[in-house]
Amino acid sequence: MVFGPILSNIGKHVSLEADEIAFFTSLLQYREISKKEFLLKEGQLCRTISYVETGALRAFHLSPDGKDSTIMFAITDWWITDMYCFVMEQPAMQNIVAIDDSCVWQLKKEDLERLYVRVPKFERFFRIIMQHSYIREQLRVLQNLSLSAEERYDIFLNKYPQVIPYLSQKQIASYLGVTPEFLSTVRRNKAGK
Amino acid sequence: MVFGPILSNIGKHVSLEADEIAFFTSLLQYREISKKEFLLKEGQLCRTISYVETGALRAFHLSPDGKDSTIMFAITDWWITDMYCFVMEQPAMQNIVAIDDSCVWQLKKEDLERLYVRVPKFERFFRIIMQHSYIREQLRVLQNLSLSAEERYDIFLNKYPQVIPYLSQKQIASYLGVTPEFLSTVRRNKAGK
DNA sequence: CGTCTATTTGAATGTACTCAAAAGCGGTGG
DNA sequence: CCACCGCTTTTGAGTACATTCAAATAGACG
Repeated sequence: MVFGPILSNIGKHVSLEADEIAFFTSLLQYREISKKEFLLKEGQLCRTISYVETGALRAFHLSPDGKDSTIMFAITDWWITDMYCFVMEQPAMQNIVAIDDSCVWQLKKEDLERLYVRVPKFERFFRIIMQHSYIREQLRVLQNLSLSAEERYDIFLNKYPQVIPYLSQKQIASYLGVTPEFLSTVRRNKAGK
Repeated sequence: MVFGPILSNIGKHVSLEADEIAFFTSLLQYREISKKEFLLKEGQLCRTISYVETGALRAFHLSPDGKDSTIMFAITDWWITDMYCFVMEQPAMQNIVAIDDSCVWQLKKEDLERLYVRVPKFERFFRIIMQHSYIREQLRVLQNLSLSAEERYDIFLNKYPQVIPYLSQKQIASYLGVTPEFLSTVRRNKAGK
């Protein structure tokens, strides 16, 4: 059943009736993205939210001086969008790129709004998803404020082991907020322990 | 009308009927907190979410080595809780303290769950609140990754001007993730510009 | 195989921290 | 009302963490 993974993701938090499933799935658009292809580029409008069925994506921001900062990674069974742009209907601050061949289900903003009205369980579902996202980001802020690069690196490895296989050290460095060169010396120092 | 401020806060995102208002307000508990008093201490369970009617609060974390990191400030018309602890029912990682005499309306977790069931509009309301909180934290992560302390300081001053009157530089430093001494030299350098 | 990018290494630099001391400021009690 | 106490802020010297730049090495991919 093609909708299996996304429905089971939603089933973690709400139970849908057959007609609700039918309506929901009728709104979904399937999309395949090959490695290095962009789902969103800075400056565009971000009209969709995506559920990652397989593969891996990276959301990042480029500073005017060219510095690359990774906002999040999303692998199988995660949701991803530029939430600011999606909600506020402003030009995107983020780029979203596939870091491996990926398959996603996309939901357009206007369809999501219709879905909220017709199936209020989705308000609950996304309330819970947003709550978890908020908690996750708040924890990351706290770690960025209070921990050293080495500690953040250790935590990242332990917290997201499924993501590591997709990532270069450069990308991990960009997530941690350090240069690739410095992450390299952090690893060298750790190895000597 | 005592419930005016909190109802108008909710009215920004959903419209309530008279009976819904009656049920909602019956769940609220009023609480006055004097300056320096704690609403939550690390290690406790965080059973409530609070709407700040007047005053100002600060949520912070203390590292084992004593380092103070400010997670958020909340002033009039903001909501605050240790969301991780509130949702996961784990011991709090945060302290929440009044930085001015404050009045809050508190909602217990079990009452909020009842409210979600009886008045699903509150799922929508908190979905929107959580969405905004997520966006805010994600932006803060990005700024911590990509900007210098001076840039973060400027942005903070511009973004939360209403909060500044309540804050010492030490508290601002703790929010920015720098030492008070360093914030002082940042300010000195800016003054010379 | 060759090219392109990632990773490592090292030297020089810069940003932010620690520690210590002085100055400023606010609140409290005599 | 003023003096004192405690806390915040400033300042400076020395240090540590992280960056920049450059070059060498290693890996990935067509």
